[in-house]
Amino acid sequence: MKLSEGVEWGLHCASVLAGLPPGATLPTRSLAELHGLSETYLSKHLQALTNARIIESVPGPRGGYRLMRSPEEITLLEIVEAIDGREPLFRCTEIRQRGPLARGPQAYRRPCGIHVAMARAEQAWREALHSQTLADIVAHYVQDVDLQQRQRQEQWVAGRMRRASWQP
Amino acid sequence: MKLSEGVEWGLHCASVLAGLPPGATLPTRSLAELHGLSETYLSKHLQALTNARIIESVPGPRGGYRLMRSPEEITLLEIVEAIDGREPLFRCTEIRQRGPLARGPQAYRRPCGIHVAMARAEQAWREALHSQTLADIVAHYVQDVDLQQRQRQEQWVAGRMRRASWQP
DNA sequence: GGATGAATACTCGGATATTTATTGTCCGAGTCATCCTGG
DNA sequence: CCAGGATGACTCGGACAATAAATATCCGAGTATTCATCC
Repeated sequence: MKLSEGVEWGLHCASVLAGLPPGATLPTRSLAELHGLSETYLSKHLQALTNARIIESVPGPRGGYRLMRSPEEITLLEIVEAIDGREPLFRCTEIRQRGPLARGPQAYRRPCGIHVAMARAEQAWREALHSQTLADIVAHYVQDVDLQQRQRQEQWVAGRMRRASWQP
Repeated sequence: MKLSEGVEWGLHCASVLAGLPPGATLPTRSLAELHGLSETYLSKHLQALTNARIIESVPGPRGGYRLMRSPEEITLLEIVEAIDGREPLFRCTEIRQRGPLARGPQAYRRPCGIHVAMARAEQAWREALHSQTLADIVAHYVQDVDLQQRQRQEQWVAGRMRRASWQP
């Protein structure tokens, strides 16, 4: 089992968008080029983030993507679920209800113990993701990466971003 | 993303094996029949559990599988990792090192912030799985399922299990 | 009758197909900026 | 010189292939049992 590679892409792209001035956008092309990714495939994942109301798209020339909310209000869980889906990691198929000893459905009203145990672990994972926001990622980035490299990226992005014609 | 269906199978089968008398075994055929599963495919997952030293196999007629340790010493994490693999859920492919702004490898000695955040959540998941053992599952089962159904399964299993010819 | 041997039936083990999900690509719909034309 | 409109280029959006992984299956290797035979 593994998470979709698109989760990594989405997280990095969202972090970059978090660094833009308010209202400004960055097109898929630039996001893909910055990270050395396939532009068309990244587009697919950005669509998922758009459908999840995490980023929003501005169509047409001078268009692109931007965050729909402030980085403090976007949790990592949202991004992971938007791209990788909201289905649980562990899916109980109720095999206890199969086989020669199976009873009727009314005998299985209480949840399967294995299902409960796996759901408990999954809940811990989701809570850990929910407790971290894009702002934390950005803060870590600012603290961890040297100033020169940050400025290089800032300039590179500034040269390709599109300023909002109308402020939201 | 989803966990392998075999994880569910392995957990249920391990729970059944936990209820056997010391040294007794149960063959793949019976485990598969009890849960209504494909015998041959279940065999594949039981092999994985065997390679992980969680269960052990007794070959030949009157052979089968049994736990290699007591249920208290077998964590759910072990079973999940044995069947689904030990690779991390989130694999950082270091896309920060790609693209036009990439520096040499020495500039990326500190781990990626996104990688750290995802690993933190994954660690919470693994710890939750590590803190629960097969004994907990069995205890939940005893407390949750009515006596009659438990006795039915006990009898069914007793009629197909093989007692150890030599005690370990 | 007891012991020995080969045959046998049943088990696990790994190598091999099939299906599903993920990854990757393409072309069309929509939109804003630009350019040209006319007043 | 200014306003208006058609043009055009660039963007996102969803439908369409290629690849990788999970699912499912089959046949071979090994072993304790069992039965027949011989002493």
